[in-house]
Amino acid sequence: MKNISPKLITLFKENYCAPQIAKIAKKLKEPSTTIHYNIKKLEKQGAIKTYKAVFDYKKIDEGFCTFVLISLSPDEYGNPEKIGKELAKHNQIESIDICTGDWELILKIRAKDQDEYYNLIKNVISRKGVIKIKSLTSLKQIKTEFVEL
Amino acid sequence: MKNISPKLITLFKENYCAPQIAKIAKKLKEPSTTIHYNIKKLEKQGAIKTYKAVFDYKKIDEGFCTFVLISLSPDEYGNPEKIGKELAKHNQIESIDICTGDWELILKIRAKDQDEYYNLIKNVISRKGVIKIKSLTSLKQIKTEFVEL
DNA sequence: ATAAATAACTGAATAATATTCAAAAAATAA
DNA sequence: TTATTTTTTGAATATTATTCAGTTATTTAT
Repeated sequence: MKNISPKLITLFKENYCAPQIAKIAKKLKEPSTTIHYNIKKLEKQGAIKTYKAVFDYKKIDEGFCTFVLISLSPDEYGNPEKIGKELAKHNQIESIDICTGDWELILKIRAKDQDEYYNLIKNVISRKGVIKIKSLTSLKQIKTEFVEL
Repeated sequence: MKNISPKLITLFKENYCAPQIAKIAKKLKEPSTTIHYNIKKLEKQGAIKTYKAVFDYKKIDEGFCTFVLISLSPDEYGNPEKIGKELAKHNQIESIDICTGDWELILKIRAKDQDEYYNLIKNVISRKGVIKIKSLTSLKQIKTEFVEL
């Protein structure tokens, strides 16, 4: 057994998908070459970043989902991007936003379980510059990435 | 001019994409039929929900991104799913989670600008059962949907 | 208003890719 | 061990994406 599924999941998280031009052409009742032309235009403009898969995360061992609100210390306050970009490297972090309001950073994290989540908080999130953390664990996901579950 | 782009964006937000089997086969150095088989298995299991595009949202007139934290009144408290599912209908709402902690619901919203966002809050989010709302506007998105921007 | 230049659209031909099928190999259950 | 199910795979076929060249539409410049 080659156990290809985990590799596929890794690839599909951000890539290795493509538009279905023929299906779109049928749906919109336009020539497929016209659809092709318009899609390429969106890609060249950078409006489309990539094509990817959306998962039922419970079924791929990423069922523990949490929002993490972070306050930064005054010395890191002016440079949240640096911390954000370092955190972005971790593949358990779905999204990172620099925000207004009571917290400078909002993360959405997908871990296997509470243990994995705890390790991430301990080893990655809690670091120099992070002075306050508030966690909101998702009990049920109704919609993700514009997709209803 | 047929103005096909907005239609493409709508379709790509949740659908009309497909895996690139040949590319994956090359990358993983496996026969494409084996890749095909394994992908179909993930789809049948429901592990893969769909294939979609990820956008540079500023470039598709959805540059105003906000997290909305919602508290529910005691009478709606026991049934956040009902409200959540109604909200899910709106295509400006990227994600909806039912959470533990100080807020029962967390929404991620993508609107064109502050005006459109305000109308959404006024007409859709503020409703019977919602007693407290806290908004955190994203100033900069470092990572979305597992994709670094 | 007209001409020139650019952008958008499209059919036909080709290249690339996904899918089906049947057979073999591997893993699992009895 | 044997039987059953799952996974892998090559060859053939069906489907789809891409290229290209010509047309039409739109925008810009005169």
